[in-house]
Amino acid sequence: MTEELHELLRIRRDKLQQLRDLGVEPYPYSYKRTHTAEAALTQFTNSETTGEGGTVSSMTEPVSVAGRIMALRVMGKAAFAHVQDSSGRIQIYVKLDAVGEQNFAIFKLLDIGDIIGVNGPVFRTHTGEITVRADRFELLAKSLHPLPIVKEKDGQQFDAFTDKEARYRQRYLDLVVNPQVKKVFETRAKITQIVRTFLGEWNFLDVETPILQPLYGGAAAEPFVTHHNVLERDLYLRIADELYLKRLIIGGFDRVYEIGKDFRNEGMDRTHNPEFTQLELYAAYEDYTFCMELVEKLVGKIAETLFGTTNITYEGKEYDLTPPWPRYRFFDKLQEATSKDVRSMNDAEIETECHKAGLNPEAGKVGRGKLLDKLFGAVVEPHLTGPCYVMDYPKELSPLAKGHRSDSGLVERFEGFLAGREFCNSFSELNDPIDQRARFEDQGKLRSQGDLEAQLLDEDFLTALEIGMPPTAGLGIGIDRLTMYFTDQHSIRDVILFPQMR
RNA sequence: GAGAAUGUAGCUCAGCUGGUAGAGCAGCGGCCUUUUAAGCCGUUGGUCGCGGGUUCGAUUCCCGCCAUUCUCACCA
Repeated sequence: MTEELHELLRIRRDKLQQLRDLGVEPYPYSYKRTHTAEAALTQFTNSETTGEGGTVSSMTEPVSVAGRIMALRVMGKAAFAHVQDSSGRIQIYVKLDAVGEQNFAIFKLLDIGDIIGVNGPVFRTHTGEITVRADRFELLAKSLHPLPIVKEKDGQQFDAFTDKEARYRQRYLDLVVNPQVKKVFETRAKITQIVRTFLGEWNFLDVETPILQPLYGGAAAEPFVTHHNVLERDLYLRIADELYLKRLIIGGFDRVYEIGKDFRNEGMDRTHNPEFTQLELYAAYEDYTFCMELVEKLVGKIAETLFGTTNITYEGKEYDLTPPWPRYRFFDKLQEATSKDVRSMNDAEIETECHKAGLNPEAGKVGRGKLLDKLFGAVVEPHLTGPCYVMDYPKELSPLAKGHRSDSGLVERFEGFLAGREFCNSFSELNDPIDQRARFEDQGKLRSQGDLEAQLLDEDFLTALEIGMPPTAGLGIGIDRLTMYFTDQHSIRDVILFPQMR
């Protein structure tokens, strides 16, 4: 410590020393808890009986609770505090004649933010709050930083910790101080749990594929590049799992899924973080209609498990997730929105439509597929509010999707939309190796025209396809976006514990 | 990438038309053995994002930079 410490920090370090001088070890090894805050509260409530002489508790056994001091009210010879653990908060009451003079002096050296264990019987105070009366308490970790204090009365918050930058950068403080934030991440964990259970029941195998890849593929995006020193070559952080999961289908696993991070070297905004979590799954002997059924059932299941209903509220609007969801065709929707037969237009005409929609696609730089996609994004997507599917996309957009069985210009692909935003993507997977090679070659042409997101030719993947892949349905779901819906969060940063910051 | 807004104490914020800063909470000291936004009395704490400029004098006006937030664009 060469620098002078800030006053508030200095005071805490002084207290730390004083505690040590009093023989208190501020960082002991463990603490035996008997109850969480929540368990102590409910057990006490359940033990209360109303009889002669008013309400009586039959809970006489002392409890041990532990957590962080979040509020502290010290009086001359007694003190109240609120202790917070992962289940919630419980009040504790420390009084001089119960703990003794020495211990009370020690208690006075404690601060908001310190972690303590408290042992004693539970009772109700005059004001009615269920409280642990401390026979003993133990410092479990001294906190050396002041905590942003959030006080609350009648649901109104005071001195909230609201600075978004500070909350994201110091998520640990955010979590300590803002209980709603913790809830979001608990819900997120429940969602992935439900997904795994659901997919397990559907006989999907949970697998892991490489994040460090010698060649990236499976999506249209720019990658992050890194370098392996010993191999002396560049590696890429995956932008998708697709090509590896398909190799597993070829290998003979009939149904596989992976929930993992993808990385895309692109812009960030409220729906994009450079690293994000995707669920990808592949099912042999199925086509994209299988995935449509799967998605609506899975999403409905999540809603039911979380809320007991398939109606959810997102950003003030209600959505009914009950399956089945309406299915719209890509070009039907475009025609509806523009009142024109977009499909029979040439590239220049589509570009004109884009300009009308306020878009400026770079002429010649992007192919027909991208033009259509941009136009769709501008004129159709915002209106796709309720849960629905858009299906049968133009071939140019989807180099890994199988051609449509009854319309050669299209592929069997769908995207799922909710609240005007895409959250999943699926197709009947292309398993004709010769067609796949041709598609990669088309991508190569786009790439040489300057489309950095066009996909690379993966020779080994083509070899795998040549070995033979059964007809297969594939699906990707953005777990972050899904979580946004179910936690009613407006920004992806609010569903990622440590979002990317500049 | 563009636009708008913001950056003052640990947290949340005031600071009008320029005179080197305030509040509440937290902290510190005192009183207080059922408080709960505890209370009462006292009190500490700030290179006012950074760098220039104008001015006798800048937190305040001007320019630049940095960062953040929001919106738009980009992004399957």
